Amino acid sequence: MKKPPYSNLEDKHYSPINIEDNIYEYWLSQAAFKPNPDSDKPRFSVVIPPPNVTGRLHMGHALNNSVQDTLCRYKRMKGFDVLWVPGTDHAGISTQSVVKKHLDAEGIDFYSLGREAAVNKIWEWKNSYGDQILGQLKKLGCSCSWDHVRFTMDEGLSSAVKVAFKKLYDDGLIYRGKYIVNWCPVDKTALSDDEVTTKEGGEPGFIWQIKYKIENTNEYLTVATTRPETIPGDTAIAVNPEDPRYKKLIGLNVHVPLTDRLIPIIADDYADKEFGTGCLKVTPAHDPNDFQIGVRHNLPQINVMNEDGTMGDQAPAQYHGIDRFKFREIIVEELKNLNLLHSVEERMTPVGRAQRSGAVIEYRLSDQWFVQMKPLAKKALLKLDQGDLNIFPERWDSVFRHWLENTRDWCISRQIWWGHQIPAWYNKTTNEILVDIDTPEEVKNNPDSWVQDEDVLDTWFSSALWPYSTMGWPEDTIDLRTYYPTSVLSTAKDIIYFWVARMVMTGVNFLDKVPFKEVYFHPVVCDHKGETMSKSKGNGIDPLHIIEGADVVTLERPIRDARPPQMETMLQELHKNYAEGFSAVGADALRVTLLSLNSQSQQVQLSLKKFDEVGKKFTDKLWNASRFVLSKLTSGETKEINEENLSLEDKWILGRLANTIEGVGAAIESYKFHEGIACFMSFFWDDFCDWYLELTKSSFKDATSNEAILKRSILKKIFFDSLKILHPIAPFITEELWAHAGHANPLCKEAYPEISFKFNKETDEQFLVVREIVRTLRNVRADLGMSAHKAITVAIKPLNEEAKSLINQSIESVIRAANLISLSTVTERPSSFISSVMPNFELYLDLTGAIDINAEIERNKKQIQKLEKEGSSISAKLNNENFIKKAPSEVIEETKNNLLGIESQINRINQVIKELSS
RNA sequence: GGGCGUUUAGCUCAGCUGGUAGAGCACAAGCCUUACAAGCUUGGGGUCACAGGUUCGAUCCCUGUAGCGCCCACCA
Repeated sequence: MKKPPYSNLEDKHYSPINIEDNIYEYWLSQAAFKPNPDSDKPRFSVVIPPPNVTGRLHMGHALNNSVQDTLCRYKRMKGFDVLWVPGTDHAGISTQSVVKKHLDAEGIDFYSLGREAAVNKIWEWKNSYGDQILGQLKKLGCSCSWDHVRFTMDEGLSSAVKVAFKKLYDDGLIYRGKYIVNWCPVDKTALSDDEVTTKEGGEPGFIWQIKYKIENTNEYLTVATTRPETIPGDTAIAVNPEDPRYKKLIGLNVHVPLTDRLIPIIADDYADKEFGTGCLKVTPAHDPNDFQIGVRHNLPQINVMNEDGTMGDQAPAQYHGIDRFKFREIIVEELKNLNLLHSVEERMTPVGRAQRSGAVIEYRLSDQWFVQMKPLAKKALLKLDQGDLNIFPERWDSVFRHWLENTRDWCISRQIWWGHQIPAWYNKTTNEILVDIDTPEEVKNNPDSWVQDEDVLDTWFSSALWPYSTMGWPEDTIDLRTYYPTSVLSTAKDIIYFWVARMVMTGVNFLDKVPFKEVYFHPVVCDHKGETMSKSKGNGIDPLHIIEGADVVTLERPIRDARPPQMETMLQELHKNYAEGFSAVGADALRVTLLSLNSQSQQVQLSLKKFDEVGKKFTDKLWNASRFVLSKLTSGETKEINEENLSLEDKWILGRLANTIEGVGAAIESYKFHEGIACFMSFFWDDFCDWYLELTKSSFKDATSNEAILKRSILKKIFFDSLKILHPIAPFITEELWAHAGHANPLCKEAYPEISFKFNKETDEQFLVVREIVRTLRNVRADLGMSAHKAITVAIKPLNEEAKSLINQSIESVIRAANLISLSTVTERPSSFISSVMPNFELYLDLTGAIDINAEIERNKKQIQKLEKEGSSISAKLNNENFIKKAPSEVIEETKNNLLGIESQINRINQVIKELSS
């Protein structure tokens, strides 16, 4: 294959098109991402949070995988043997419903296919579309080990699931039982507590007060409910035993409306005297709390609904098959007619919804499998107490622990077909249960008497094993021995319970080790209004549109698909800003933008504009600076840099380089990506491009001079080191530029730079003074409306020895940077020159004929005003007795010096004004 | 109801262990200067949400209030 570079240096702008894909192929051809278990390097390993097979890369993935790739590339350059395991998750319910939808569209009924055929259909789907997202990860630049691709339903991982299930079952940590569970009537399956969401403050609804006639009396008991459709399932009325209103009624019966059943009035503490009427209808088969009351009082459990949320055969016959919400309306109407409806009141009521389908969940009594969590959580907490897991940002640590300390049993069986079928067999006659990894002998010998559990396991059950199942567990593989536990897990915090906590628990349980040493929770990706990006809101930005560009019709698509209420406004806004579409900025710009916004806060706000403003701008700047540097590098020879020959600005920029090498590395290691990027940008853009490059330009007039050779050598060092520093963050463009510089070997295999010239604070401060002199000169000219192109003559008076020596070694730099004819040191102001006052200098500019005296006086007065404001607050501080008494002496000293400096400047400016006026 | 986060320039956000605030964008003025006008130079702009407290000194620490966001629990 053709090696890089793939671009033309003549181009004035960086174009990622045609570069990135080629570079990625190049990396693969160099086996750049292959781990080597035999090496003696230290290890760094990461498992990817496996995206859903049905998934398409979204901004959250882009952010998270940019983070992981930056970490992996950095560690590789730092001399680690790196394994990054990629893969996908079978995502049970969501994949099954996606495929079902597609089959529906083709006119094929999913359920009538039967289990085997339906599952085959999903496999077909998986095999043709399942790897798309992995290709998209490559677009991002992810340096995964592609020999390690795993899928949660691979043979190996499936066997790990069965082994885990059996071990937990044998240890008594998995049990089966008839309990009330969250039920999704759309997907017709049980859900774990974590898969149910409730809206803050509830949803609009009603509270009905309904009269139950007390047996053998003409009296009624009024009961409040938000769910009258469950009335046919009532098996008791509970009142608080201490409630004087109802004490005497305990033990009597009431009539269940619309039926001829009688149910008892019972006493239970759960009934709150203060709430509602104080009477609670108890429906054990349709409410978790009622279920508990039912257990305490041995009440019958009457399930009145079918799997799909229609009324079942335990409800009165005429209502069978009617939807629960329709029945709610009917029963209210009936009650009204029977004069049993006491009152109706509008009210926000808590409503649980299934995360996937959005349907209002039902509570359903059914046989399910559960994992007993407390013992697992306890073991995990012990490891946490030993400090075996570091969480970043730290604040999530307590959230994590709190969940582990309060976790409840986990319902793991799902009534769907796509997933790991539960390895349990039931004897049809004796109801004996066998759990095993493979079909047990008894079953094989007598297949007609046994039946395997129809259910599959919750997707998160296999995800919980991911860090080690991907490495071959339960076999004792070399990967497992070498790379487990992994170094870091980077993930979104919304799956902290679903996934992170469960991996920790199973990892500790099966391997006695927390599966990762560190967890990093990245921020949530939001739109420019601060709303989380989601498909249903249509406010998502597709990372591929950023990388590859998109026309406006393509950009519209997510909005049109979602049809949100503000669709028109959103479309208008899009057209206003991107009528021509969004032009490709490439993966590097995407990564730089995302990581530069990635602070320790909980969210990042994104808009299309941001990618142009931050990433695109930056890659363009890097491209152009590189073009310039490369043109200088090819203009002659270089040599070893000898510290003795260096000028102030050389020492300054090399010191700043050292700071950047260190700063970016430290930022990456502490997951402060925005800090790393800010550090690099200010070095590269401000220090290197705006100051150092500008200063060196004139050194290349004679390309063979010693001066040119020295500057070229320094440019080379800074340029090459910069590419290396930036490579983990922006891998493509740096690799491309590295190739343009003539390197035969890939940048990604280079070592992260070592510091060869140390940062020196004194040098740094000295150069800052030079910058300040230049800035002052530019400022005076700009203020007086003088062209920056007209070279002028300047004299400078240093006010002390230190200043004198500083200016003597910087005269040339100031002349170049400020475009001067000459700069001479003097002890008096040359007549006709105008003055500008600095803390340790006075500058005299020859602006003969070009100045307006009054404007000049104004300029100086303005400067005095500023200084006086500053001075007055400082002197107020010094006049405070307590400050003098209690503040540390060095602070007092510094403050005094500040004031003296300011006062002296003011005096000198006043002098200038006086001279101007005369 | 419990917990967490957040409030800093017009906008988006930095600000590490307390010593009177920074960047990018936007805005204004000037510049096609030996890479970059998608650029460069210079400038204007802030009671650091509010009220108390600790301190010589608070954007920073403590308490409270309010707005915004998130998580957990859930009273029929």
